[in-house]
Amino acid sequence: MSYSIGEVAKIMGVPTSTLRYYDSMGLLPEVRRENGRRVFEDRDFKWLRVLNCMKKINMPVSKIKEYVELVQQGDSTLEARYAMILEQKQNIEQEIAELERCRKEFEYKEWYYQTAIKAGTEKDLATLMVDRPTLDIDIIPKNYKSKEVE
Amino acid sequence: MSYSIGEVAKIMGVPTSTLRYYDSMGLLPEVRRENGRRVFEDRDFKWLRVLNCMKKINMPVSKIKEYVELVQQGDSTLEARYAMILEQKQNIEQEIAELERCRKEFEYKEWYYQTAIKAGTEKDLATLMVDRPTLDIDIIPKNYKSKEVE
DNA sequence: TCTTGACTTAAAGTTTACTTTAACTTGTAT
DNA sequence: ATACAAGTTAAAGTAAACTTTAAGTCAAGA
Repeated sequence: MSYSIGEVAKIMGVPTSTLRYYDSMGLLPEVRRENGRRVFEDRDFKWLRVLNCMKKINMPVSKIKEYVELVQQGDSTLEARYAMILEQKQNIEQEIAELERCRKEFEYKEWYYQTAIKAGTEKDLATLMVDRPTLDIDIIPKNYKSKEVE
Repeated sequence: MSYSIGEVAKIMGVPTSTLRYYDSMGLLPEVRRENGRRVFEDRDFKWLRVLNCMKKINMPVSKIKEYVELVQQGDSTLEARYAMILEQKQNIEQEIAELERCRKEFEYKEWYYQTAIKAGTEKDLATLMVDRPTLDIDIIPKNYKSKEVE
């Protein structure tokens, strides 16, 4: 099965201009041409899905391109690619951990506003420090080094 | 305890210019001045932590400013603020779910390269479709509507 | 007193990732 | 045949979030 750029754009939920941009940046080297038109295959969706993941963790286009170039060079770059993937996996896990902390923060806020709305005001809440979900994040990060230490 | 902009920058791990930028965008309305210098208090760290969370989910500065303005208006905006927090909480949960899917993708890639490196080549792997961790993501998203459907 | 470091501002510059435009080609339907 | 929809390119434009620059203020230490 093959697809035009417009079909791929619709399937992936992105404008065609984005796909052309990726292509122009060397991110879609496998896409062949027919009468000048780009022709996408099923396997290209696999790569687009990986590409999406790389974008999700804010991997810059330039770095994704590096990966693509390694792929192009074949088996001799397997280790280098493996290293990149491991690094990105770490990044994604760290990102998930940070987002989990943020989720806690918003859960606290949710409780805060529910309580404030019930009371009709947040005045009392500001000083009230009991009966609330635990917020196990320090106000000042633990890794902070004060001036006299350095 | 009060802090200069430089101290806050060091604690939060951002350049002072970023904090000045946030201030210029109206994101730090509580920070008072002494001889023209910004003076941060402990409570400002609480807000900076929330601000970080909002940034983490790519909430635009303009929308964070909206939230700040609601806070400034007091109790009459409690419901509106609660709604914003709920929306952001949803966003963050969706984002975590997407990142989990990406983590799976990278876990598959990890297995892929481990296997390829052992074999010395990825040639065979391309067609080999047994003995591999399940990748439960479709190549073409299920929600895709083909042309004749619309 | 003078220098130094940390602060201040407004304004211009930078980066990244697209998006838009303009001019053109091609395949399909009437 | 002709029009239309969808594709093509190179180049210019955009948006957001900072970052840098330039010119100045201020307090503290030598």
